[in-house]
Amino acid sequence: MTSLQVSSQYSRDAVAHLGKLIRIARQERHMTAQELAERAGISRGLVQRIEKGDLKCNIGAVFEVAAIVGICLFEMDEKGLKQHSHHAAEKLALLPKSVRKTKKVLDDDF
Amino acid sequence: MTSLQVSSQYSRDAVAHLGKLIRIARQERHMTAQELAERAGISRGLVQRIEKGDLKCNIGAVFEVAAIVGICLFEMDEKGLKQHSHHAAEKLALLPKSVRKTKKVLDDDF
DNA sequence: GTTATATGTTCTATATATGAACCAAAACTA
DNA sequence: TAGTTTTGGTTCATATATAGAACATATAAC
Repeated sequence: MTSLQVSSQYSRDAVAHLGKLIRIARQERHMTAQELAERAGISRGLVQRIEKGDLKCNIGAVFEVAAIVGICLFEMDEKGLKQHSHHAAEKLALLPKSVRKTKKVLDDDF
Repeated sequence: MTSLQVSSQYSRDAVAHLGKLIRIARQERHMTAQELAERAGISRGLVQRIEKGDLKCNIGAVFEVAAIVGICLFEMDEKGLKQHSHHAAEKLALLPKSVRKTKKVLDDDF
């Protein structure tokens, strides 16, 4: 086990960036970390780790905190999110249920 | 303990939506869940939970998987992410270091 | 049709994320 | 200045997320 947990620079930057946005939004709303934690139903320590950009936080807590301070993920409101999600489901329905390799091991080497 | 883990409808929808996007992007790239898992350095089971919209997945894994299949969080490239993050840092520097309640316990009751 | 592969779904062991209770330093207020 | 509050950084106990395997089902290729 002992997962290596290698992560790309991009995803690390993205998580760190989201953390900074959350902290800024929280400060702008004059909310303490404790208040935000209580509203999200999590501990203050977790809020701190989220704002610091800790990769090992559960995404539910991160998104919840972000939503509370007014950060719209996907830049969509709730209704638009549902609609777009429905569209995604339709798109998914058109795709093959499972991915299959062409099985032709080497046919692009000519 | 036993965290209630109450989450808003919005954040649940957002996570579920992101999961669908990941699955669609993966299928479109003809990538199996196993391949995606190996590239992200996680297990296939975790990939499935991410695609299903499980709130209890660590955000590092989710963002890493999303990045691999080409989903740009915040709709920014890596460079723009760094820049915007830097801008966020500047904005943060201007804000007060700590949030303080007005301390007037009840002055809005007249 | 058959075969091979991907996905879905359980289960268990274990690494670890989380909450709680600290303390210390920073920062805001009077 | 002192006094209050927020924040940051520990440590520790424990709930739990994760990996891994094993199996069944579904699906695509042949």
